[in-house]
Parts: sequence; C-alpha cells; structure tokens
Amino acid sequence: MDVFQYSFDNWVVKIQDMELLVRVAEGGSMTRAARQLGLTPAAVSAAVGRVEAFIGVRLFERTTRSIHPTEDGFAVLDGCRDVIDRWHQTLEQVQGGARQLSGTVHVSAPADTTYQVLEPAIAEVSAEHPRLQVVVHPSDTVAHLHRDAIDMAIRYGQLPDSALFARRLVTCPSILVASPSYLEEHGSPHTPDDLRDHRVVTLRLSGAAVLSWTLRQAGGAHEVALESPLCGDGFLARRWAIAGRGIARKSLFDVIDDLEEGRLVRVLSDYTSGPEAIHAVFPSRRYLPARVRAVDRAITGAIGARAQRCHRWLEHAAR
Amino acid sequence: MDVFQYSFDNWVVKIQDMELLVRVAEGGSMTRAARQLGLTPAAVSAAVGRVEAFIGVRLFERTTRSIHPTEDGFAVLDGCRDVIDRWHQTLEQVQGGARQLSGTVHVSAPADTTYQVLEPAIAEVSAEHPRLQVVVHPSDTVAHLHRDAIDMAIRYGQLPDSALFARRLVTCPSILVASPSYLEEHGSPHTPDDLRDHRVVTLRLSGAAVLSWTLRQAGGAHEVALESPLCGDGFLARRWAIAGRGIARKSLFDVIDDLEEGRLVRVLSDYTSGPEAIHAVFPSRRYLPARVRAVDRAITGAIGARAQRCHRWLEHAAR
DNA sequence: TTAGTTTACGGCGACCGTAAACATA
DNA sequence: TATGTTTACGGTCGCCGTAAACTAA
Repeated sequence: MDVFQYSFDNWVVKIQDMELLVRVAEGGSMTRAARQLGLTPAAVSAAVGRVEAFIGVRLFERTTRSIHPTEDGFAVLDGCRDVIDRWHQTLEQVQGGARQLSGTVHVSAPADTTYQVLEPAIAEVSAEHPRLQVVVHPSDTVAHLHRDAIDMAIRYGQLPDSALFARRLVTCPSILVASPSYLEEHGSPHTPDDLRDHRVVTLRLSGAAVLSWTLRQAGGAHEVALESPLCGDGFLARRWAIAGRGIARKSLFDVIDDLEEGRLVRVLSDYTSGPEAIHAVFPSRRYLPARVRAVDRAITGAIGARAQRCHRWLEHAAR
Repeated sequence: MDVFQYSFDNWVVKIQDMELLVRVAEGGSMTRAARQLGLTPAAVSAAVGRVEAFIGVRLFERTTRSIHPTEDGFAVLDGCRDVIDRWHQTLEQVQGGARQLSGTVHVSAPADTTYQVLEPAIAEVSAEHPRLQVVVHPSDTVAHLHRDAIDMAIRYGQLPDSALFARRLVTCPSILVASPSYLEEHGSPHTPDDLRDHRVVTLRLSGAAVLSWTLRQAGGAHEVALESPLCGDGFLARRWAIAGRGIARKSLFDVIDDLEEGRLVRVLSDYTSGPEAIHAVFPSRRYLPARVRAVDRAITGAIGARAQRCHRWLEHAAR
C-alpha cells in the first residue's frame, strides 16, 4: 500500500476527494461511485484510503458487500458537503456572468411523464445551453436519489418520508380511461362493480403489481379487486389503453393529450381518486446549482402549463 | 505558460490552493506568501495563475510592486476562507481525540511582555504539545496581523479600529518607575514639573519616539514634554530604568516583578495613567483552531495571574 | 461462485525548485 | 536600479488504469 510513502507535510485534500467521499457514502458502494465519477474502483479505493490516512481516522466500515460511514465518517462527510456547497456557490457567483451553463443534471421521473412532458422541456433547455448535459432516469421509485446521484425527480401522489426536499407543483386527479374502440366493443361500465366484466391494464410499481383500485365519489369509496391480463409501467398502460386492450387508471395529467384528441375516453366519470399532488423532489442540499435550477424551471413550467390544460378539461367535462 | 496544457476535466482546486490565495491576498504579496508557506515565489505565481485559469476569472490585479484582489477575487477569497474554516473545523472535530496538538501558532506581543509573561506560558504549552510550534513575533504594532499571518497578538491600551477581533483581558495602569540607585543619586521628583530635572527613558513605538507623558491625578492631567537621552522598546526602557539610567513610564503589568523585588521603585505615586486595558487580538475568523485556543488559554491565564499580583500590589501600596 | 474491495505495478503529468527574463517605481 | 512577478525547464512523485489477489455472502 503506497499510501505510507506520502510525505504528509505537503499533503492536501482536494475538493474532488470530498466529492468522491460523498458519492461513496451516498451510493453506498465504491464501485457505484467509481461508475458515477468515471473512475475505476481501484482509484476510488485508493482515494478513500488516502484521505483516511491523511486524517488519521477510518471513515468507512467495509464488509466485502457493503460500505457505510463510521461515526467520524459522518462528521467528515457533513464537512465535505458543506465545503462542496460553499465552493460551488463561490464558483457560480464568479462565473455567473458566463451564462453558458455546463455540467450534467440527472433527472428522474415516471416513464410516461418523461416521454410526454419532460422530453420537450429538456430539449428546450438543452438547446439553450449546448454544454449542459441532461441525463434522464425513467424510474417509478423515489428512494434512490442520493444513491444514484439524481439531482431532481418528479413524483406523483403521496411521498414516503425521507431526508429529501420536495416542492409541490400541481394537483391532478387520477381517472379511468379506455379507447373508443374498446368501449364500442365491450360497452361502458356504469358502476365500479361493472369493472369485473372488463379487461383492465394495471401498473407495476416498485415490484409489486397493483391488485386493486380505490374509486371515490360523493357517496364514498369503492375498493375494486382487479385481475389484470396486462401489467406494465405507466407508459405501457397508456399505450395499451389507447390500443383498446382494456381500461386503465391513469393520472389525468398523463392522458390529457389523449383525451383532448379523442384517443381515450373517460369512463366512470363520477369516480375519481381525489386530487393527487405532483412533486419535484431534490436531494437535501442547501445549495442548488444553476444548471439544476435551469432544468427545474423548464420542467416546472411545462408541468404547470399541462396542469392548466387538465383543469380546463375538467371544467369543460363537468358541463 | 504551461497552464494551458492542463486537461481541465480532471481539474480540481485543493484546500492548499485556497490557503495560498488567502495568504497572497492578506499578505498583499506573492513573495511574502511564498516565505510564509515555505514555497518559492515562482510556485506561488504558478498556483495563482493555475486557479485563475481554472475558474476562468482574474483574481488579482498585479502591478510589479503590489497585488490586490479584483472584485471577483474578493468573492472567491470569501469562499476560500469559509471553505478553509469549515474544513479545519471538520478535521479538528474528528481528530480531537488525539489531544496531541500540532502545527504552528504565530504570536505577536510587545517585546517586554513577550520575555516576561509569554515566554514561560508558551514554554508550558509547548511542553504539553511537543509537535506544536509557537513562533513569537515581538512587535509593538498591531496593524499587520493579516499580512504577517499572526494568529494571536497581545496589545496594550487603546486599539485602532480594524477588522480584527479583540478580547479585553485585564486592566492595569501605567506608572513611573526608577531604580533605588538612581533615586539615591538624583533624588525623587515630587511634582510632574520636577521631571525636567531628571533623565527619562522613553519608548519608540511604531517609528515615532514618545515626546510627552500625560500624568493624571484626582486634580486633573499634566502633560509633560520630554527630552530623552535613551529611547528604545519597552524591554530596553525597563532594563535601563533598572540600571539606573533614568525614570521610565511603564505599565505596572511589566514592572510588577521589579517592584516586588525592589529593583524598581514607583515615583510620583499620586499620578497614574488611569486604567489601561490589555487585549488579546485575533484575525477575524469565524473559527479558531485548537492549537491557537491552547496558546490563548496559556497566555491568558498567565496574564490574569500577573494582573492579580498588580492589583494586590496597588492595594498594598495604597495603605 | 459472485460481486465487491484491495494490492501491485507501470506510466503520465501536475507541481515544485532553480534560474533567468521581465516590468514598474 | 531594486524589487517583485513571470517564464522556462528539469525532476520528482502523486494518482490513475490495468490486472490480479483477496474476502465474505
């Protein structure tokens, strides 16, 4: 181990080393951190060992399969995060004049939302800042923002408790939809119980498939058990519904285009999920880089505009 | 200029670079910073240029004789100071268990105080922490704490306005003293005007010699013009007074040993300067390293103990 | 085995010191 | 001319990648 050849007098810790430590800790793995940083696991291991040797304190407990910070490690990581934040803030303050944003922003959102809403918004911000790279991670789970170094995520509905920071963007109910062709062939359900005689397409969120829908109206809530021949992510569920494969339960937000253009029709209109929130979620950092703020602006704007169309559609349908 | 060979992708800024920038700014000179850091001016120049190239912003305006931060430079330096503080704080928090202090502490104090008070206190703290180096800068001016990278200074009397942080330690009046042998030969003065017939030894503070003394008593203040054959720093003035070369005006704090042991005798006892404060002065940093706090404790303790002896002596003399 | 961490080693290049050139008061 | 900054250049060593060894699940 060549760490002990170092002459400690000249020794320094680099901002890059601190970012590496944070990525190792938040990723929970040196190998994952190496992938994220574009390094080899060997380099990451050496860097961690180097910093540990310099500070004279063990920062991570390692087992062959996992790695987690020691008590001292947490203290150092807190310091590293503060230092990184302050330094990036300083750089941005000084380089701010150069309005050309650069770097990489990782965004996570449900697949369907990504394709319909984020993609155009991101294309726009990307055209404005050619040196900015936006990496999209379609995913239905919010749990891994830190581990996967996601800068921003879009999430529907209730958020699990976590150390993340969330901002509510809009609210939009979920509704049941089917294609005109399907309804022509199978007829429309008029009560929740009618759904038993219909084909339904359901989501598979975070592993487990959805086995029941809860439908609400003024009178109360109906729990409907489901037996679904088709089961996939939100994007596929919508595609299948459009293709006439069955009745789907989707956020109005995702199907507003299809409703406006007649590809889908709402069924059981008296029943909704009640308003469901859409949130922007961020890893809990004090300081949000300009490049993330730019992407945030674009996405938030697109979502706001789309939500307005949803509310107009609801008013129109009520008449 | 080899800066432009660097592949900016791998680029990082080190904590050491930030400390270098701060030292250049506070020292107002690359060469001075180089001396303080144990580097060559060439290395400092290269490091500054390197960081400037990395950030893409000029941090210092240079003329061949002076160097001062640009507007962006001030912003970056603020960031650097914050980062350095936070990082050192982190290190200390984690390394605190190892009670072995190390590093260097630069202390500035008037020469006489250094020899009589600081030296024993520092010897003690130095014995406790063998890897700690204390560098003493005897100096009568407080203006250059930042420029000369002084960690702590002891100052008498009124402090000039500055961006420094001062803590008042004790108060102690200045008095007039002479040796018994001198008084035997020349007699004691009984009024301030009598001083015209005596030899006096005066201080030379910050260049200009002291040309008059202000003596206060219940009735009012006397300004006495001086013509001094001997003029030096506080230590020399005391030595000369002990050697019978004349009457000196010293802080009681500096001559308490000599009074107690009879080497000096107070003259014109009805007149004092009124209470004069002794301050500990620090460069204005949010965070004071443990090594500085340790030296501070030792010096402050020694000064406090000595001041108590002064007050006891005053009470005793009043009887 | 498998999937991760650590060690060994070779090579590139960052950064320092030396020394000389350069630029103003 | 004197003093501080910058450039040029050679050498050292920090740090990365490759590849193999190691270790617990």
